[in-house]
Amino acid sequence: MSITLASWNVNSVRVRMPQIETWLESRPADLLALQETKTPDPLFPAVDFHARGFTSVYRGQAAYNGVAILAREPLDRVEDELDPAFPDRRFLSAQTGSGFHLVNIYAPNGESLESDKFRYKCAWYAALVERLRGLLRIHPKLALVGDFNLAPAGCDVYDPEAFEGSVLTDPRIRCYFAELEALGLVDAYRYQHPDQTAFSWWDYRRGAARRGEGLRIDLILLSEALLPRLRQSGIAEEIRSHPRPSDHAPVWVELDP
DNA sequence: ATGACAAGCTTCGCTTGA
Repeated sequence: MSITLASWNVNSVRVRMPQIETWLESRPADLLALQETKTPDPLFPAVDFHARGFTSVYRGQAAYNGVAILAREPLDRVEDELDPAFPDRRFLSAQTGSGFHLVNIYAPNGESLESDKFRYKCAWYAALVERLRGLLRIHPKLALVGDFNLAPAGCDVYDPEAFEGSVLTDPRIRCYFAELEALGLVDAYRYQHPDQTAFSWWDYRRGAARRGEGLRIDLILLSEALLPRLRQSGIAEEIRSHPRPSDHAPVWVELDP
């Protein structure tokens, strides 16, 4: 039996519970990393996930951000802070029962290149690179998953020219992504589908999804030591056909046990 | 140049997202 690891920016875990349950019926993931839960911890629906066979760890806050990991096996060595300089709930890591370390991130968007939020995004990514450098020494088998708020390359953007000057494609942010790759982390979907145009996010406005105008910003990166276990990868965009979709689709990999 | 959708809080309007 293979292990399914998935990541999904749900844009409010409480609103999206029906879609999450529907998707888990079609693909019973063993590990599911959520982003933008937008839910304070006392209101996280841990009981509902437990009823479906998942233990969960979650670090949320009111209105913004929030990350969680759902797992069918116990999670160990949970860490929830990227760095004391970044207190918002965007980072959660744990040792999984499937023999690898899982790091779940919700990267800052950055708003615009001139914004203080963009400077924050750059500093956050610099801290992430250093944190991963340290984690990989301790946990060579590691998966870094989540909403990266960056499209790695032009083929991950429906109209690269329209996104010139965007915080999602800026060369400085892509440089941080290259630093993650230099640590031996491999974009699983792109590794298996080098020429495929596929997206994981569509703007709610302008009927972007209907027009196929999306970006691939939700990623699963596997370390060199974990990559040999990669069997399949995909993006579950079909789940967005159900009522009240998130603006992101789940991304997933199947790993050998 | 702007807004368009969606969600949550600041709740019948505003902020943020990407």
